[in-house]
Amino acid sequence: MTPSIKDIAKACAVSAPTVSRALRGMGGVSEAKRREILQVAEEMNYVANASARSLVKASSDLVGVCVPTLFNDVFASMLDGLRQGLAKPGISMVVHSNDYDPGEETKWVERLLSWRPAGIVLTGTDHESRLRQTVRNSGIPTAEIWDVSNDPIDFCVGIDHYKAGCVLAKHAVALGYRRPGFVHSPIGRDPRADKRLQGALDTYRKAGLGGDPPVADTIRRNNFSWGYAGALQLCSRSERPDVLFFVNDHLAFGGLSACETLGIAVPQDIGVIGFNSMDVGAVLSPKLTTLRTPRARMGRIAAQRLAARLHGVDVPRVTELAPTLNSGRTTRMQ
Amino acid sequence: MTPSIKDIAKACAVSAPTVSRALRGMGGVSEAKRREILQVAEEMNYVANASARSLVKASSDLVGVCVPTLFNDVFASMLDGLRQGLAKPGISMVVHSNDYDPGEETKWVERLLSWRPAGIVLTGTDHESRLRQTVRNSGIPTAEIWDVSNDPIDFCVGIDHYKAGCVLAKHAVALGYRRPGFVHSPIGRDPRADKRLQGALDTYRKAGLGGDPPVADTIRRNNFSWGYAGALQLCSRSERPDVLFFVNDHLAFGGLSACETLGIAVPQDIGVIGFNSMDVGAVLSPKLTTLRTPRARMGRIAAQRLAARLHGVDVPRVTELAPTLNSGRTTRMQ
DNA sequence: AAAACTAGCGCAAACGTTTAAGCAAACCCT
DNA sequence: AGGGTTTGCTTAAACGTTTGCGCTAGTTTT
Repeated sequence: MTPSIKDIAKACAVSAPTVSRALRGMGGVSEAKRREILQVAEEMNYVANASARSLVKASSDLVGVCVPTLFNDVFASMLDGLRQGLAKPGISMVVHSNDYDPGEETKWVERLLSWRPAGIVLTGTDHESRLRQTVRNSGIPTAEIWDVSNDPIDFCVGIDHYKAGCVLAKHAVALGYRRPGFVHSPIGRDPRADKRLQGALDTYRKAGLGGDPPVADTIRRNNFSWGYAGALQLCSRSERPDVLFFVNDHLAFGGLSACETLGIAVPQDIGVIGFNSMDVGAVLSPKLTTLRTPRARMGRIAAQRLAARLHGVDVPRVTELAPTLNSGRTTRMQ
Repeated sequence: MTPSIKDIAKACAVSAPTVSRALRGMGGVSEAKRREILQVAEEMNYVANASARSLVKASSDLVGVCVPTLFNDVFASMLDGLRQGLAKPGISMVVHSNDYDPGEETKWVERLLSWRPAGIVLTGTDHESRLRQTVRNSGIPTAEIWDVSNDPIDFCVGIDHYKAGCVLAKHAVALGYRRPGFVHSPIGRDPRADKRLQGALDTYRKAGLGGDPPVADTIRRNNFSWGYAGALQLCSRSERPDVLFFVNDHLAFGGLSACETLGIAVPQDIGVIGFNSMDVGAVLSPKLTTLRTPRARMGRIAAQRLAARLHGVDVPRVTELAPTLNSGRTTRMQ
């Protein structure tokens, strides 16, 4: 049987609360007793029961984290940043991936709440309204990362995806690209991607260019194959785009392959633009034009803010980080 | 105040145990009462307290999972497979990445045990002996995935990495490659990678070839840049290898870039071999020679076995899955 | 009509921990 | 020597569930 605090108490001829205080390093225990208790606990392989502690504290040292997918370095970076920030306070992460399904997110959070977590981390700022209500009512510190909004549930740390789309499109316009095409995830699936698309479309529209740009919104996974297929689809149109925007870098590299196969010269005949600068861009030629996002920082900042909130300290509701434009060899020079 | 079972009991003029039984769908409650109780619970936004339940059950519906890193599709696949398998039983995952540090793994598991998890999932079969003891004594169902051993803590699901190294090396030998070079992670860091290396080295030695092959074991991350650097290092030696083995596909693609930069022809002047067939290989040319591993299946099988163990059903202690050789364009034809 | 059973519920105890309150002995200050 | 404070501990209660047992009223069986 796994020993409890009472077993130690019996062995040391003290009461249970004394053992509890000794183990937690609180005052009210003599040095002699404390050493004895710690040693006996060690010998008995005592492991504290977190459920019992959580029950009386009405809160656990768990933090729930929900990401859309694990097949993406963006979210891996965030989780890693969170881990670093939460390790010191001794907090464990309960993680879930919802495959971009808001309903699944809601269901999971409702299950999560039964653990009375110390904090919650959600991806993005778009959730079912029921979720927003539930989480807000719970009063649990909640971080929304990767996106920003002016009305976060609690606080958010991310980039402005609409602006990001604008930045990339403005760059393309400045380089003389007139007929954009978009290789995109299914509209409605990834709200952040949709905002970036909207930013790019608006930018082209305001410039009086592009007409009604083609959007290949059938991309179901962020990999090379789908990027390849999406590029093929757009390039086979009667009026071929002169610049392709990909929803992320993996797809963009797939697109580059497609252009090579089709014999379309990059960047002369067509420009290729990615998003979310990944390591692959550092070596694979040609160097990709893309937007670098500070995703590891987001995780760390979120963790740090969360830790502050746990201690009752207020944190800024909105933290917007700035991405940086990497102008590469897949778009024309000025 | 978050409502408890007693609040519902009061509102429905019944006792707490009756509410408990009603909510869990057990017998001993009339249909009328049950409906009333469920409705009141809904209205009160009742969320069951998992800690309280775990306390009396002496076990939680949490499963702890430890992987070396999240920056690797291999482990992302496994986590996804696990999630699929554990969703039905309503089990949540507490995940941790230990950055290939066994000591960190041990410490984390010891913290995890305080939650009395329903199961534990560890990566590989190499752990600190203290960890093996602790976990075994706990009696908690434990899966070791990604590697196999004939003495698992509880049960394991994976591939034989030594054999995998042999398979790749035999292939290279058969194709006439005589001077292997290895771009490898630091020896001792990734036990699975080390086993593969050993398999390849032994194969070459048994064939009476290769002498004392060079090993660039300075790779700290599985990305393109490091593969590039490792290939450069090996190719600058006085006696250049005629085939490079990379510890995984990301590195191999970096290596391909390096060869291109150096003007070394692949596969004529040098062969390039990866591991762990990733999607990138499907489109990026040239098609990489690599070993495809069934990592998503591992996660699903592990989850399924774990679920069986939770119901007290015995499962095979060792489940060895078979990888498949993908002979591509980065090695010579027969 | 008595006996046996069943459905539907309540009561009490237990799970392992923390916290508040209390209390005796030892210590300090005048 | 008297009061007050501190140290080191104990006892009792609480956190929200689940579980075993017991009880009553109604239903079925003989």
